[in-house]
Amino acid sequence: MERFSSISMAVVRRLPKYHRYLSELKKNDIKRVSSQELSKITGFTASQIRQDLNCFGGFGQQGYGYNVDDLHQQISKILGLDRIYNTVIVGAGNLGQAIVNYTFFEKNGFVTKAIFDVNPKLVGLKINDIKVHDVENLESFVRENGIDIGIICTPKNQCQKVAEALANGGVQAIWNFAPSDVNVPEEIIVENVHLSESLFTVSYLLKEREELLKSKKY
Amino acid sequence: MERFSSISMAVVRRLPKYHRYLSELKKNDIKRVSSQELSKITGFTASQIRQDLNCFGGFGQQGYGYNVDDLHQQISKILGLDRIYNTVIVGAGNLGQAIVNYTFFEKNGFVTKAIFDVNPKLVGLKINDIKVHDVENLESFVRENGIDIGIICTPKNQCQKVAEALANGGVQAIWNFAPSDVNVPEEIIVENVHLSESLFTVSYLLKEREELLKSKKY
DNA sequence: TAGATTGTTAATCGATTAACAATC
DNA sequence: TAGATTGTTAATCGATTAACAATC
Repeated sequence: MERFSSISMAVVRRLPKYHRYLSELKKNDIKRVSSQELSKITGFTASQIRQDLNCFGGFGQQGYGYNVDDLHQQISKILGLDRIYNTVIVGAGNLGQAIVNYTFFEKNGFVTKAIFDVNPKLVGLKINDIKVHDVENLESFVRENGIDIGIICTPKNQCQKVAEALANGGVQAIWNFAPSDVNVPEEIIVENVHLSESLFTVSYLLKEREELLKSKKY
Repeated sequence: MERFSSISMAVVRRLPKYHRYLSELKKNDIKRVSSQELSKITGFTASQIRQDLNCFGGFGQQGYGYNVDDLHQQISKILGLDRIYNTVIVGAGNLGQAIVNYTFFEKNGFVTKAIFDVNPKLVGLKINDIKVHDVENLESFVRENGIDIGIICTPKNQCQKVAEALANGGVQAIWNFAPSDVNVPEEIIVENVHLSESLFTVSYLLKEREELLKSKKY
């Protein structure tokens, strides 16, 4: 997807981290925080934190720092967590179920409206009180229920077909866990979670580390 | 974790993608590929691809391009996929089960040696032929079985304790799915998969897109 | 007020892209 | 050989860090 905003993805991907750490601070009843303190917690530099936040406005106060509650709320709003998103999960396997059962998403406004699967044995069942539908009806369901986000938890060989159904039904975004890229119109946001890429990175770092240790021996 | 290698993480994180696309090409019986063709497939620039590959050696041939089989094997080796890693999964919930059942990892050398859980009802069961142990025994199991990678699929409130047991047992890397950071000695590789950060990024982009469309109306 | 800390500009650093000579 | 495409250097671009005036 093409983006028109001036905010770089590097900044955008740090926002959820700020949000998470501010939630922690809130939970611990901490009322104010400086960029320096945030730096210690997050591992980002204080300078970067101030730069990032200033992309969206001057949330701080000279000599004081940031009000935790206020900043948390501002970032929630920036992230679009102040509204409801309708989602469907496609693929009722372990991964799909893991997401259905993860209440944190629902608490933050992501409502699962239905689950879809090809397996006729699963169709009609309920998982965490959400009905499993036949994937045949995916496109029409998406269209008729104003689904915003389609979550793909199918095997690789199904994901393109599913993505097309989601796109035709009118989703605005696809969250894809299948280990493959999906091809959809440019205006649809696609976020891939490629677990194997993450694991292979671990593998690379392990090997690198081992070679380093080996070379140190001599 | 601190790194000593000169290869930047930006490059490292592209390697699994190259690996995946080359697997596809191999599967389609394609024997040679140029950086330009790879560019079309991957979306990276041809220049970047050549730069990336040259961090590790001159795998190509002027006037010809790259031999797909050869390059695939080279990258496998660079990623450390030419050896076996012993892993344990901690947390036998849906996510843990999803990973156990995902044969792709096993095929690439990541062998699940055991699953751990706190729930006494699960202890002793087998999931995909792998025994579920009591999390009490995690540290000693890791030590006695030469576990390389610990995979954390527990809720947030358990993950630090689990990470410490893994670290004390002697794992070299932790793959963490809990929505929280873990604190372990610097020499241990930690790779986080924070799903909510990924979803919140989607949410941000949705909101951005909506605001853009709104502003275009006027 | 004095001290602290932001918001913001300028400097630096690193990553990506462009260009092209080398060479298959 | 001529054409194609790499490997590699140099140029550009973007992101991070440093510095400090503004100001609470």
